[in-house]
Amino acid sequence: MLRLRAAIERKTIATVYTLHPALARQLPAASARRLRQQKIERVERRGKHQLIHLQNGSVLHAHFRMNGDWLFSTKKDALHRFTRAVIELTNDTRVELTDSRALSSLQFHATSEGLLPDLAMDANDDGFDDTYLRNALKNRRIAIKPALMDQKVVAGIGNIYAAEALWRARISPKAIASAVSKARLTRLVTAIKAVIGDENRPPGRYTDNTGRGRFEVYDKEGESCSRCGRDIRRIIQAARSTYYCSNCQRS
DNA sequence: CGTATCCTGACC
DNA sequence: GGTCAGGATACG
Repeated sequence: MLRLRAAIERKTIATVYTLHPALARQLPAASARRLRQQKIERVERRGKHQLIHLQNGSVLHAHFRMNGDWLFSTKKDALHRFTRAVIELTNDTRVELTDSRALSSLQFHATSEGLLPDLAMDANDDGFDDTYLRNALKNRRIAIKPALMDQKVVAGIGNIYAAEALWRARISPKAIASAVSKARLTRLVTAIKAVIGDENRPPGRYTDNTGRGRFEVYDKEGESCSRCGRDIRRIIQAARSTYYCSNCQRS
């Protein structure tokens, strides 16, 4: 995101094109053409959404879903195997949207009106604190983990970060959201900010240099909790895997 | 609330 | 050759 901003803000788009039918459906050639010669005024992040604002008021809206990422290259480089869409600037910069599963979205909007769904405050926002979270959860009689993933409660937290933050805060993913104590929510907010702040990590998104996952609980079913040594469990919540330590994460 | 859909690499 | 994972959306 910051890299994207540095690479493209105040630059001019030469061309945008897609390389996969799923992306072509989102951004038809006729829409992509409307981006040509547009100057990029600013890149905005809202939760997991990225909005590339053009000089004429139109917007290129990107969302990575699970596997998407930007890859920065130059026009002479070969395209990456999983490149699904390409943004080329009038300088030598090329930005590739890579996504092995092609579930990312990239859409053109003629104006910035009503292109985003209802989103709560960003987890990154300074205003995101225990008071905010307590209020956002007060009527949510569902488990805390799916509640945290609800972008109308707080924006920017997905399956992995929700599990990791709950582990750090020692809160059971099954705890009823509205019933979690203020003290625990204070811990949770700190944990969320820490987990999200870890984001400046190189190599892969889900693996470190050794190819191992670098999470405490995510995708670690059967492994030992680094805090207490007990086995990490996997359950399904809202049709998503939840990983947690049933010993040190309590309701 | 629950479940299906999209898409494909990775793994069995 | 089959199954699974995942965010957002849509629907029962």
